[in-house]
Amino acid sequence: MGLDDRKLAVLRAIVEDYVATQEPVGSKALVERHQLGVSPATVRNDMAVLEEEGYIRQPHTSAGRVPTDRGYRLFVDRLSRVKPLSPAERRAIERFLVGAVDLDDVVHRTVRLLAQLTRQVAVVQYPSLARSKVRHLELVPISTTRLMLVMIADTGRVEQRLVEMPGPISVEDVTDLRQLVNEKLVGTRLSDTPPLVQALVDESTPQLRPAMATLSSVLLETLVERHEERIALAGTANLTRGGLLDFQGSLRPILEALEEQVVLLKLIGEAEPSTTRVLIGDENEIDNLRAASVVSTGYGPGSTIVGGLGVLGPTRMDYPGNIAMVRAVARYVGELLAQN
Amino acid sequence: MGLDDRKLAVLRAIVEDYVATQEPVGSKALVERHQLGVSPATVRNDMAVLEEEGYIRQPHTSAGRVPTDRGYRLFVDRLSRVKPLSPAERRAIERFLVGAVDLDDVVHRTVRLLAQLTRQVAVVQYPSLARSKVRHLELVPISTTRLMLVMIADTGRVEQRLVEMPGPISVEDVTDLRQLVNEKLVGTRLSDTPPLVQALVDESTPQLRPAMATLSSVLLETLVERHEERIALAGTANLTRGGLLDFQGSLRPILEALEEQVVLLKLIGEAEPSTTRVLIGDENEIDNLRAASVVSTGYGPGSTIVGGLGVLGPTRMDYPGNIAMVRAVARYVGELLAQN
DNA sequence: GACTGGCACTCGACTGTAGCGAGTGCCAGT
DNA sequence: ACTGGCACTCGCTACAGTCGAGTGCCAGTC
Repeated sequence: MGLDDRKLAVLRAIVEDYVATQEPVGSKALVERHQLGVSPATVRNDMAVLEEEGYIRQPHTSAGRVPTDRGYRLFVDRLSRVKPLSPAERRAIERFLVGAVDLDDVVHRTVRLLAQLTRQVAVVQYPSLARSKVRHLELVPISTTRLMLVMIADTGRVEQRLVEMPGPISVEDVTDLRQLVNEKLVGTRLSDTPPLVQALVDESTPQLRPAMATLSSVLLETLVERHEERIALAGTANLTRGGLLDFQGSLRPILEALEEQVVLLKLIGEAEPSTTRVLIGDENEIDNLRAASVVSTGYGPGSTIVGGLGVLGPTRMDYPGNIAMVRAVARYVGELLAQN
Repeated sequence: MGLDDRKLAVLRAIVEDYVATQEPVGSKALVERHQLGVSPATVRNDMAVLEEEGYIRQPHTSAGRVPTDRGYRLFVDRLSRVKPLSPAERRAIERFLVGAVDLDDVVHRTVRLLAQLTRQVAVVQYPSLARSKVRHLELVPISTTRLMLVMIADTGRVEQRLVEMPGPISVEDVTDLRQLVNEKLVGTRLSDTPPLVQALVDESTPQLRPAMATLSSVLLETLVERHEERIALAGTANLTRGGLLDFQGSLRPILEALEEQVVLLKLIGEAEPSTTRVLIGDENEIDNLRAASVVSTGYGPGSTIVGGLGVLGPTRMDYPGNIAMVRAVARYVGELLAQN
């Protein structure tokens, strides 16, 4: 179990070289490219230990070594410093995000920016409704029995939903409904609304009750329970970099996983405050993504978190770089949101 | 230039076999699997002619024949009947689209349905704003100097946009603005609004004019000119079927093209009434998609067209089947929209 | 004149062999 | 504890040989 400093240095060198060249790295090449101060033979001994401990492995008997998921994990946890951004990257981020007019705009720009900076697949979750507060609810009559319910959240998100009324409803009743729901719900966190919505129904006048009942059920069902979470994706073309070496030749499972909102949410939606989460290969719970790594973090105005964002790529990725990018972008987006 | 009936039959057989097996088809196999009533030698002669005319080609000297883009074109134009849907497919379509609560919902279900039925990449354009009429405009105060403009179109589309006002604006003024824009714009086709919007500014009272000016510029800029078009995509994982044989081994250009809204719009947005458009390989104007074919059509309530939808796949695709699916789905979606 | 059977030919795919070389593990020596 | 040396492994490449699907052409037949 003893991994002395040099063995760690060897592991670090292996990871760095392999990430850079995409080829198994041998003992000789290692001593040439890094100043380890020892001979190849010594490195070989160290490698044998590292392999025994499960940090690296040999694709074939007569090949160099390649880091295992466990090796990457150790590298990320103990052997790497977060790489500071270059001024050019910093500028790119600012330039990209300035001039966004809209939440949609912010999210789209962010996801493309991330994809471009990291050259990986980027994923950005829209501010979670559960973590937003209601800013305004609007009811717009579409026909005598149909309303369009529009909810505006303090995070800038706007959700709409068609509501089919049990019977014809007058313009005055709509006005009353609008006023009622706004009075009770504006300013509340969406995750806290269910009891309030229930109360709304109970407190309505008999005349309004049926309408309020359907309205509230729609509110609960769609805005709180269901597809409340939205996600933007970019950079899938980056999966094809590195030929077919990454992902053992088949993009299929990855592309499939990326089409499932639920999966993506699991990946980046469970953000904890001020942590950058790194999932490496097997650590991933989604079978289709066992060959991929994910770097994600939460973002939001100030120190609160309203959503997650991150990148996905081959386990053989530049972790320090990507971690730095993800964090930096998250921070900028947070500032942008705080300005609202 | 003379292509008699048998030569056409041979071409048809080649296309069908190649699409089914993904392998160059030879003369012997052809006569075995289709009742052509002639010997392989005769078929060979016909093939030589077809090759001379550019409808088929040989990957290598000692291989069978493969259709060229031109060959597929002839096949689609003259040699294939649109394949009627199976009852199972018909049922699948109905089942899938029933229960959609929302325009968003309809579009998402549709695009997934198409991807699943055709096993290709599916693309659905949201109802084009330019072809929609304004049903309602809503202005919601966000702060003293900010409004949220929400536009609801008769196609069910809802667009929102933050409007930064030149100065503080009172609730009464907002009410006035709302009433004014609704009076003038509701019921008009969005492509016709620019002059009306201009008129709105001219006719405003001095008090409202500055507010109306910014409001109208936002209206024009974002709703009419800019990102007005939205698109949904599904089934990218289907690109990986057929190994790496399709798309000569690199999905890169395809995936890149699919990330460009503009490109997708070009592909399926230019729908003409009641036509199904088939673009085969080279006919495509987008370089990245020279190896792909696109089947698309317009959809909309009744006989009007509000948007396009279609599928994209390798030139070696089941054209009759895909054409049938695309048409059928478009028709169902049209009916669904008409019910609104 | 259109079709057919036969035949020589081409050329990609596959197989087996051999040599190379990067890389290893081990061991004796410092 | 480290190093140099050495035998060994094994994937990769090149090359030769064989096989067979498929072709083009031609002389013969209906």
